[in-house]
Amino acid sequence: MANEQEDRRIIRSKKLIKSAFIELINEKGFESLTVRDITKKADINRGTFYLHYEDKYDLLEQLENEMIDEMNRLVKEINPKEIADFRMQDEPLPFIVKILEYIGSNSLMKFLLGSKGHSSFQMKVKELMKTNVLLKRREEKMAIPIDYLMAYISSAHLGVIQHWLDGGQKEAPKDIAKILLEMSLFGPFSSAGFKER
Amino acid sequence: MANEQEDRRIIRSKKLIKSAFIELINEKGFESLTVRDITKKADINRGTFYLHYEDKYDLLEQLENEMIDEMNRLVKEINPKEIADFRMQDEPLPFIVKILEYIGSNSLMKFLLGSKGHSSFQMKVKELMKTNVLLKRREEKMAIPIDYLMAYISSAHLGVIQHWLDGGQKEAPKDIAKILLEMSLFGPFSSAGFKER
DNA sequence: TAAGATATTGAACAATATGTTGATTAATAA
DNA sequence: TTATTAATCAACATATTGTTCAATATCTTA
Repeated sequence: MANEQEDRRIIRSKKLIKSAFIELINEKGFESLTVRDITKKADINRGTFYLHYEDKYDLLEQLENEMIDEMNRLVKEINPKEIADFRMQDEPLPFIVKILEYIGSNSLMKFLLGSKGHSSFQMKVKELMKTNVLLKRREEKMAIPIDYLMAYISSAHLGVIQHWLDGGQKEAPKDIAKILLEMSLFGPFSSAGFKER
Repeated sequence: MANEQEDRRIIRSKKLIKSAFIELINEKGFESLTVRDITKKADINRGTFYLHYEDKYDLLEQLENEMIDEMNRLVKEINPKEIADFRMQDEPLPFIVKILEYIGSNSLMKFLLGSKGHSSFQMKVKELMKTNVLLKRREEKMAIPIDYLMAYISSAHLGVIQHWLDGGQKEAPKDIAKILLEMSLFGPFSSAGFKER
């Protein structure tokens, strides 16, 4: 009976490929990296690579999607109590903390979010942040289009994360989350004068 | 006597190469683009390309630097009166308007800032924005590190620009500048509680 | 545990891009 | 006009890519 479960050899090969890829991307970057490099480092036949991936772009995309999935999973399993604590004041946004911890512990994420990283992946991360930012209310002046507001916030947050990474993660995720929260409270997202479009 | 002025043939070749490159990058993207493609489109010998550029990465970088220089030039020639008008209220930040107009009229810029664009170029643009954002004062709560503040602002602005481009430049540069200004006024950058580091 | 299924290997292949060279031709500058 | 130098053309070695084949190794499951 055909099983969804993959053959152990496949799992092994993919794991070796991914590990080699992650090691190499931090050494050579993505562009100059070849399939030969990867399979040589992984110590497998080059043909095996093409058995599982179309090319290096396909491999990168699969890894990116796995990381996005993992981040979504992390966010979903946040304890409701944590969110309550946050709303009760002074606790950093638990969503941001989880994301920061994950990013900081994942070298591929760090590379892709960096200045030599991957634009389209950065977009995916921004998208993820957009759907998870908590908006607060306020009554205010001009009606800012909600989509521009979200673009503003998510980019700002990603920018702070990049700056944090560039500086070598000197601060704890919690401290960064506090900074983001602080800026949010005085920022436009604390507004309620939104304009739906 | 050796003149700094370049031979007209060199100027012509470089111009043909750049034009071909800009046309092609919007069709095929940067990665799949080859030197052959470029010289074929430019209708010059492939060897001529290597006479002026190391490879396609070198070409891209030179174009990027030229655009950054041009933006700096645009910003520098802003009339002092315009800035005064801005401070007098209700005029959008002239700096932002100039930048947006330039971006909107330059297809290479639009590509590089887009989701399939070039991370490191986006960093350069952020850097440019950092050095030109006008900070306003306020007295407030927590001391936010100035570098994080700048990272926050410049990324937010770039994110708004990207969103504007993604939407097909429906709004005029002036309107986007107004949105940015509005968000700034209620944002963290209207603060003065900075912490130098 | 044995048998059948299937993933991996190694070698070879054509096709393509790269970066360089040398001789020739054409355009430019003074 | 003439000396300089850029552009061209052809050719080259080198490297990567993506594919195929038969042989081998490993896994699944009955």
